[in-house]
Amino acid sequence: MRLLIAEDDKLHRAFLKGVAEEVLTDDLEMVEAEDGQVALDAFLDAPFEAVILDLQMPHVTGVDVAKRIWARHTSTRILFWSNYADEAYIRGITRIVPPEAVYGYVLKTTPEDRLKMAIQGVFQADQCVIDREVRGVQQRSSDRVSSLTDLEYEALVDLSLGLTDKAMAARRRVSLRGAQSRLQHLYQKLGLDKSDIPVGDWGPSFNSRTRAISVAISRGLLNADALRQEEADLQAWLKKKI
Amino acid sequence: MRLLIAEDDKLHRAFLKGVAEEVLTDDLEMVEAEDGQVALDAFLDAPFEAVILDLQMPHVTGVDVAKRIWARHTSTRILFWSNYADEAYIRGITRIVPPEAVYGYVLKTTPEDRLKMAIQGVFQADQCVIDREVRGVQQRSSDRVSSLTDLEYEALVDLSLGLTDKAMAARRRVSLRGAQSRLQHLYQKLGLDKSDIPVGDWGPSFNSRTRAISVAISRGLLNADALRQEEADLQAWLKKKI
DNA sequence: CTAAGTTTTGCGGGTTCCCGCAATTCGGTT
DNA sequence: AACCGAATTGCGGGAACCCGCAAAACTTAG
Repeated sequence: MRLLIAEDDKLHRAFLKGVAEEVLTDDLEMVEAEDGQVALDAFLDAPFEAVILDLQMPHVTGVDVAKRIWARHTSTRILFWSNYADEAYIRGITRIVPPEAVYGYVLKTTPEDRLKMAIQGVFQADQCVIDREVRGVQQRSSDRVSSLTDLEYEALVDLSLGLTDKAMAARRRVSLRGAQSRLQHLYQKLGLDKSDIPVGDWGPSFNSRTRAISVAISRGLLNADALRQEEADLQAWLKKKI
Repeated sequence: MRLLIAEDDKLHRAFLKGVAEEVLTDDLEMVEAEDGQVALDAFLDAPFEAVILDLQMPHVTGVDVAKRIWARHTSTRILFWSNYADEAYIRGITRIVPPEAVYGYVLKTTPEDRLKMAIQGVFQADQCVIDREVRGVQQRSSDRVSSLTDLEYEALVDLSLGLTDKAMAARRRVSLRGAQSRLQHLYQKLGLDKSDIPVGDWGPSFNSRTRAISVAISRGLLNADALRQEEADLQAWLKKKI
């Protein structure tokens, strides 16, 4: 079996290598990459059947890598291995996983034996193995009432990038009122109306626009990685627009 | 020598322990903590002369721990050990380090030999050892023109928490116009005026208020940890205010 | 085809925000 | 004492934002 390990932290990479060697006894060809780009290069050079991906890597994130890999071979089994169970990541992944693909999601904090079981499950038994903590977030993020729709998420992104209503309207090709309407739905979904406790005499405490970003970030709906990614997309769009 | 290691990641903790044992040959008493709170408890139980602190830990961050430690013993030498060189961390640390204290700041990505040198430098030679990458950020964050003053930083925090101008004014005990004025300075410092390229006919692209948060986050001036911390402070203030 | 649900749009007005101008205060300096 | 830079405050106007109401457009089943 050919296994690709993409992880920027030296220690974790070595650890993964050790565990994989221990669990996957049959003849194993392993390649390590300390960056998303070199992982992709290695894969395009000669495909792998199994991949372990860290999600947070500089430049090219794990989600990007997975997307490109699955675009070519949906049969490749991928085990995601991440620090956090941020909704930003979960959303990114569930958007790109092909219906028939096999994958796993394990947090770095889980004990070693569960990691071993995940490796076996995904790479040998063709099962999807997802940590309980992650599963909880995933559940919530596919729930009709508490989760954001794609449109609302788009609005959140534009908002967090600092765009004006007008700019959002232009970017998403809707009217000004349309953009504002999406924002309104977003505010509602994030529960901004309830949390606003007007204390004393100085009226409403929170500005919906900025408060939305605040709760989105502390909920892990958005993180610095995702923001940088979206910023790049925005710049690309701006350039094309000129 | 008594050494306390606070780090939530198992692998990194074990690694640190190994390196420390190797470098500090004289008789060594080591205690490990996987959380800021237990680290603090251990320290209050019996002080340490040397501490290695991860900055990002759940609940009680490394900066918090350092603050409490130095409040009791300024002679304790602390080595910070972190994933990122975010200005949010740097600022947090430089605010609390006593003038005579000895400390170090090493990134997790630096090679092992440099970590060893840092451990020796800080714990045995009483030198301050700071990684080059970190030093760069530190420089910038104490520069008069590009860095934020404390007032501007306060404004950034309030802004990112989602407060209105009025609420900021109440919290910081200034007039409404005063709060707005601080915001204005903040916007200027973040360079929001220059980056606003009005493209085509749909006018200004960016909303200063939200754009400020965006650039602050992507610059690492603010991160999710710091935000959660400040959110707690805000809630405490709100409670007291009622 | 119809019905229910979601999304978009226009209108309107009340609020908040952004910021230039000018006056004032408050350390710290020469 | 005179001065300077930084911070604060009031005023005022133009722009942006928030949102309720109601009508259209579009989607998705039954």
